[in-house]
Amino acid sequence: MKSSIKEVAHLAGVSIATVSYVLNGTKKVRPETEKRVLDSVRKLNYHVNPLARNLRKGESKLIGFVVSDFSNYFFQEIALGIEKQLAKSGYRLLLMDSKEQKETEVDNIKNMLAGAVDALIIAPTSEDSSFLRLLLANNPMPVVFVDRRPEGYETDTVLATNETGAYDAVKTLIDKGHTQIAFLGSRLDSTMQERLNGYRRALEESSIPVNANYIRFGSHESVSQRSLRHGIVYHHTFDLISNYDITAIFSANNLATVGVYSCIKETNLKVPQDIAFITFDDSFWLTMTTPAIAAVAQNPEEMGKVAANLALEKLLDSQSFEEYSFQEIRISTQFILRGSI
Amino acid sequence: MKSSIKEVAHLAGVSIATVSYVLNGTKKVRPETEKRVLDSVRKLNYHVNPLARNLRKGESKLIGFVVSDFSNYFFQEIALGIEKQLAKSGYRLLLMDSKEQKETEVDNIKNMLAGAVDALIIAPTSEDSSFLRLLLANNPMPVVFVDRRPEGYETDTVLATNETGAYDAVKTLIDKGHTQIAFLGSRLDSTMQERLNGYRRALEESSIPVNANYIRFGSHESVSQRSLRHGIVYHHTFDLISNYDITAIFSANNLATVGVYSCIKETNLKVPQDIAFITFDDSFWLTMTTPAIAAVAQNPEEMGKVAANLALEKLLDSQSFEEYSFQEIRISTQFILRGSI
DNA sequence: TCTTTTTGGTTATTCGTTTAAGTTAAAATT
DNA sequence: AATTTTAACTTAAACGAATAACCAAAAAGA
Repeated sequence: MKSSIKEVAHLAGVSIATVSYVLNGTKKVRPETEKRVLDSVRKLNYHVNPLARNLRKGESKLIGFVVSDFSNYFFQEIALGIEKQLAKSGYRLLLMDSKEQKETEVDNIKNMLAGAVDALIIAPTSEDSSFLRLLLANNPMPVVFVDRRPEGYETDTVLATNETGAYDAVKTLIDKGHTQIAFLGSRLDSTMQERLNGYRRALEESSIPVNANYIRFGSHESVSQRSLRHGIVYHHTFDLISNYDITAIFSANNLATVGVYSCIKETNLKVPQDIAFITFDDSFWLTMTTPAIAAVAQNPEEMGKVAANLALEKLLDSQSFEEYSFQEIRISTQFILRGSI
Repeated sequence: MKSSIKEVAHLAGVSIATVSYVLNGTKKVRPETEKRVLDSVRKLNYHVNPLARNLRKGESKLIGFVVSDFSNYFFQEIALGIEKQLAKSGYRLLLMDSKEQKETEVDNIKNMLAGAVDALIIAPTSEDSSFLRLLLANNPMPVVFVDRRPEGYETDTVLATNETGAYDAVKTLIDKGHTQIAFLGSRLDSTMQERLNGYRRALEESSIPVNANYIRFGSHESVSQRSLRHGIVYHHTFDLISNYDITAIFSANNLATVGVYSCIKETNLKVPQDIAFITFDDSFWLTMTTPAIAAVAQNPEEMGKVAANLALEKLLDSQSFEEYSFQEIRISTQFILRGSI
């Protein structure tokens, strides 16, 4: 069933080179000969073997995406964006999930580096990227980071405007008269730090003291959408609601939101009367709750697209230039007002 | 940077064959020689070129997944399951999204067939698989279908127990006293037909007449999680609520649920007092609504795992047997009682 | 001691392409 | 008519590994 170029050549009565030239249009061939070749191709149902082609050409037309937590819909949307963009350029997506585990991430990256991808997009499990620097050192492949910035490692990165987004959210709460605003995050990484900075700036600009008790994080270990429902964030929320005079909660990402909102629901607090609530990361389900939940929407699909573009761009550039400068691209967030504040 | 086996061999002072034998353990080598080779490997930071290896071995260690709609979280979970299972066996996932478009699906499948994957898992866009049969005819690659059965095409398929699941849901509604139960589906395909059969059986067993007006479907064209919120299903729901005496709605999949529930919310109907509501497909957000929404949970991750297993199994079998029998595996659904009924 | 077996390698072919470098006959130029 | 150019191919050498077939030296058996 799987026919090779050799058999096509034989059937058409030409050399394999001619078949290749016809198929790739890389050299002029007499129309008559071309027809014979094409007919043979059809008759044998021939398809090029990409392995052979890629081996020869030194490329695989494959882009790897090593994702920290593929069970999180935020990253699924990023993957969606990447796939969409790659498809347009004839590249394909090779996906590996690190399941928020560093060792798995290292394995995945090693696999990708050895594994014949032309470029690599990484949504890292943590900001500690010393091991990544080592791994990726003197590696000629374009590498793009998305969602989290690797510390001390110069490379292309696609991030949301975390600081501004958080600032917008908290500012809106303040404008509505809130001063006792809690910050709940799933865990403190570079991205979360930026959101915290936005939170701080909004408070400080309005001369509202920052209360360290109001700032809480979930575990630093592996977390998942599922386990968070009654996880550490849930308990922090419960503590804040029970023992502190907070009137509003800013949940700094979708993982935290699951914990925070589960708690708010179960304690039967009225939103926004008893407690105002706003979250980073939008999703369709935020309109299904009563009331609907206000959000700072990231655009993960766009982030994926941009990351893919960046990777492809570097791929083309790398032919001509050896050294290139690294970009940090920010995808802007969008404030979405809903009934929860 | 990218060193080949040749350079390793040269540095170690042996032939490339020896290097290969050491690396694969395919032949006995003197410990002393082995050490020299391994040292050279380390020194040159050598990694096998999978393209070359695969070309030679005639395999790619890649499994393709052509998914009908990757923006739907149901399929994202399937992908998750597939990836998990493949990772265990040293295979990797190549993902292509058909975006519910037949032409894209055909392109994707062609790409995969030509594209050096060892097996193919397909979540088809529609049940009309005549073109698939053609495409996959006399193709030696294992092909597994998931979520939808291709009509008139014999191959391995992984499906949920759709009939029973729907039956359970509707039976529960009947037991609660409902007789005017609507069936809302996103569109009528083989899977939806099975669910409709379950709905019918439950009604018939309780001698409740099946009212054709109560059975509605969304568009047959491409639909997405997003566009459905105010799409055709929404309008069907509105019509049913306004002009018919229904007391309960069974939403037959997650896409329909978005439309149905959006409508219920916006018309300010009390659930379950005014209208009881239950849906096929579970998701964490169903517990975030007020009240929480009862569901017939599929296990998409498990479906993905099983599909991956099936593909890998056939892959190994195909070495020894030329002809094998096709399996249809059903993953059982689970009824989850929540406040909406 | 002479033959046989085992050990530890090497050589050479193959996988299916692409492509640089040749080749030959026809067309164009002088 | 002799020479150069062009068109249309073909030949052969990669790409990087795996592996069957071969070989020399050492070990074992007789």
